[in-house]
Amino acid sequence: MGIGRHDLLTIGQLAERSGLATSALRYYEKLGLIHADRTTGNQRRFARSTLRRVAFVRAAQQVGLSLEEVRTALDRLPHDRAPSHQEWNAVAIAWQRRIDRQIAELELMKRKLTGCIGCGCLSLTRCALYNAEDRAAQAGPGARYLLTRDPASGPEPLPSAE
Amino acid sequence: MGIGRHDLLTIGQLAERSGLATSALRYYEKLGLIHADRTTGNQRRFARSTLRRVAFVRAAQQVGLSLEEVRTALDRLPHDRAPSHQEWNAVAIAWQRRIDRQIAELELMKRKLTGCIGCGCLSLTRCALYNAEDRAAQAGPGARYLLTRDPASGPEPLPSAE
DNA sequence: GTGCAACTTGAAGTCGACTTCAAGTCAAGC
DNA sequence: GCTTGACTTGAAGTCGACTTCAAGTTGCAC
Repeated sequence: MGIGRHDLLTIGQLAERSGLATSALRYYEKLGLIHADRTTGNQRRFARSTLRRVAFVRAAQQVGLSLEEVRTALDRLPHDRAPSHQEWNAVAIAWQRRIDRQIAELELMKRKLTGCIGCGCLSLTRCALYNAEDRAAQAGPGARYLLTRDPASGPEPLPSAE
Repeated sequence: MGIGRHDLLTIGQLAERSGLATSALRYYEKLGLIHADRTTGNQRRFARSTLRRVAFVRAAQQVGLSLEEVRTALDRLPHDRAPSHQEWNAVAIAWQRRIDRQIAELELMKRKLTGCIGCGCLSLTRCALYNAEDRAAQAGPGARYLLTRDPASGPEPLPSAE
């Protein structure tokens, strides 16, 4: 089980195995999300571990991160070899926290909607969904935290029949 | 409590109360997401119920819908008056299902990651995160369902120590 | 050693979701 | 009735995340 040339992937192979276009991979490389060594003829050769990084990038985008944010997150991992168990765990755990936050946000949104369904949502003065936005405006121009918890006030009371 | 001119909002008022820029609201109107009547002098006047629609649009974007998708969803609501309880409920419930799907997807992603942390994730042949992507590639070029359940196979087994 | 698919680069194009600009019109308080 | 801030339009600009293009180079199977 020596280290043969199968340990390095051409950009075409990486594209095929990751499901991404080669143009996207070149773009990711330019952004510093992935790294490639070069052959003497200047062609890219990717380490196999790049597949994991790419999977990570796609997953992160799914959760709503920009590529810039992903880059920051991935900076904790070595760019040219497989990460150690420890390195990977650190990133994975941070990552789980991010997912948890996202889930919490969605659940908050859902709860608000549940309140709207059950209660007099049609009354504009009581609809939590509506009010969430309306209060956002009070916070000043450009306030755009949407249905997120209002940073300026404690946890929101659930909307209820009254 | 008669119907006075306070029942209509100028674009500036709508912007202030929704937290969006007037340019965004004009853009939404162009896309058919919201509707405005016009004064004799051609200025927009929005019904108060537009605030709810706008809140909805922002919430939908948060969950990852494009404005085009939002438009389709909102087409079930009347554009120029407050929706009836029934109309609103129908949309809200469909909406909750969408949120549930999104949450389920995130939880799947998290479970995969949990497996990665506990197990030999560094083995490329066993990492669920990695394999999810890799299998996507097998499905043909352009397959991009990311960490979603593979449509071609049943529910995925959880990654485990073995 | 040659042929051809796969690679290289930089520049330009695209798409969604807006924002900014310019030049002009409206509404309402004094 | 005038002033001034809020409004109107269409066109162009921006940003992130890519894709497409053109023109040239490399790697490898035969």
